[in-house]
Amino acid sequence: MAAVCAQSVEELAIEPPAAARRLLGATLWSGPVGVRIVEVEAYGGDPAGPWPDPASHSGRGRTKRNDVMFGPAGVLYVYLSYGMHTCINVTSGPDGVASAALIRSGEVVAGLQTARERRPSARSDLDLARGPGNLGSALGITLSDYGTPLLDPSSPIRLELNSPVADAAIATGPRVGVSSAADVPWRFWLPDSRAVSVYRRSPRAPLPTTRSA
DNA sequence: ATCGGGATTGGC
DNA sequence: CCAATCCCGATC
Repeated sequence: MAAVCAQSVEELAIEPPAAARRLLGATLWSGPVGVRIVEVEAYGGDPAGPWPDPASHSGRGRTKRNDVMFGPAGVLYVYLSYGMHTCINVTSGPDGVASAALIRSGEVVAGLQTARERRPSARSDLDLARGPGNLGSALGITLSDYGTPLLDPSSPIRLELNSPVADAAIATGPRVGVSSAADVPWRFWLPDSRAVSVYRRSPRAPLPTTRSA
């Protein structure tokens, strides 16, 4: 049993973009609701670490909020966005190094009825877990779920890794809404899914870099 | 103790 | 385009 968990942790104890890609196609479970992950973003850590990332919540060092990002991989990092939305991350990288993947969008593959009850304003089933705030709602996640081990079979919130998706089947682009490092292409999604959210650049971000010589 | 900014969303 | 809403990090 412990060997199975350890093996899964190993799969996510890697650099942020690789870990984020690995999460595509995985299923996130919360009670009866299962969501197939179709859109993710990679986030690194502080300047002293191997993956400095000013856009990351851990980009300026360890705090109470980002503490779990510095721990082992496969743990739930939840934060409150704009005072009302709970957004979900899966921690990545080796223990002691900060990084995580924001789960941006997914398709509800189980527990449709419960998901609909949790997201009464959703106009279609495709919108149930589209966008990080909506995905958090569909799964019924709250701040009290912070630090939940996702690879523990007895956990109320579980991550079920499936076969890795080939890189050729993954689309890449800048992360949504970040005001710094706005051109770093650390957003990954499955282009065949209609549940992927729309890209929006932060109004506070500097103008996009062009590749003109 | 207080101040201000968001890894967003949905409605106008 | 813009308000809603509140936790948390930074600063005094």
